[in-house]
Amino acid sequence: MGATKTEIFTEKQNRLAVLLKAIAHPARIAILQRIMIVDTCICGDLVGELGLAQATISQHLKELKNAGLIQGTIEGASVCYCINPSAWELLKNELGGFFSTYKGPTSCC
Amino acid sequence: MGATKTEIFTEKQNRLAVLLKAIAHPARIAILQRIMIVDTCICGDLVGELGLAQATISQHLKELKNAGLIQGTIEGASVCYCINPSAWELLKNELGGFFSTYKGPTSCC
DNA sequence: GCTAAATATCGCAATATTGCAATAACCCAA
DNA sequence: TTGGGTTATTGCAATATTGCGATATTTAGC
Repeated sequence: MGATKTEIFTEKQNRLAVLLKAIAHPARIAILQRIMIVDTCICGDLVGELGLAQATISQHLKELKNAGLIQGTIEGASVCYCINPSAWELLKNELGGFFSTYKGPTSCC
Repeated sequence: MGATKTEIFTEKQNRLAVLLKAIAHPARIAILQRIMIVDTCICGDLVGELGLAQATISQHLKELKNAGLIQGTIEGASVCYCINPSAWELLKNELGGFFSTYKGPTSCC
């Protein structure tokens, strides 16, 4: 006990939960926003822009990469991170389906 | 150390992270889906349908309620839970804005 | 080779989350 | 008011997450 019981839920539910958990942190939200806005790829400029240590930023980037949401290509001494278009589209669509399941308020509440 | 440094980020980033964290668990995804599909409100039927203990379900419902995503009204001996329309709309819109910041793949990656 | 700069990884401490049994609180009916 | 059903809370153990200093690793340039 203490770990999520993934075996109880569907593949789809678990996958969506993993992707959402990757986004559900203000630092990772900020990182993703930065990557999206600066349409040319950025590297470790994040360390200067957010107020977090280099090791912490690197770990957040790793988690985003593990979730498949971003990809990094080595660019000389630094690494260039950017959005993974297919994963981004996938999450966007899954979320769209999830939210559109709700058909407005019902009578009882 | 060990706690999220919320003071570094904007109000908006923190709020979005809190809402996403509330959804980023397969059990809570399943609960929300159930509440949305059964358009008449359900109560503790969840305990029978998901394979989790009653205490665990109650706690997940509490977290969703704390995040403001659902609301519960007492209906005799049981409690009727349903989506909070305004919070749902708010999260949907914030997420829409977040995802639409991405303008497609760039040249470098 | 060596050095400097950029990232990644390791190891640790602090905190948060998950899940459940046990128990409490609550409501309705008889 | 007593009993049975429903939900909430408490207390605990197991695990996960967050953040950072220290240390590797990698690369470019010399």
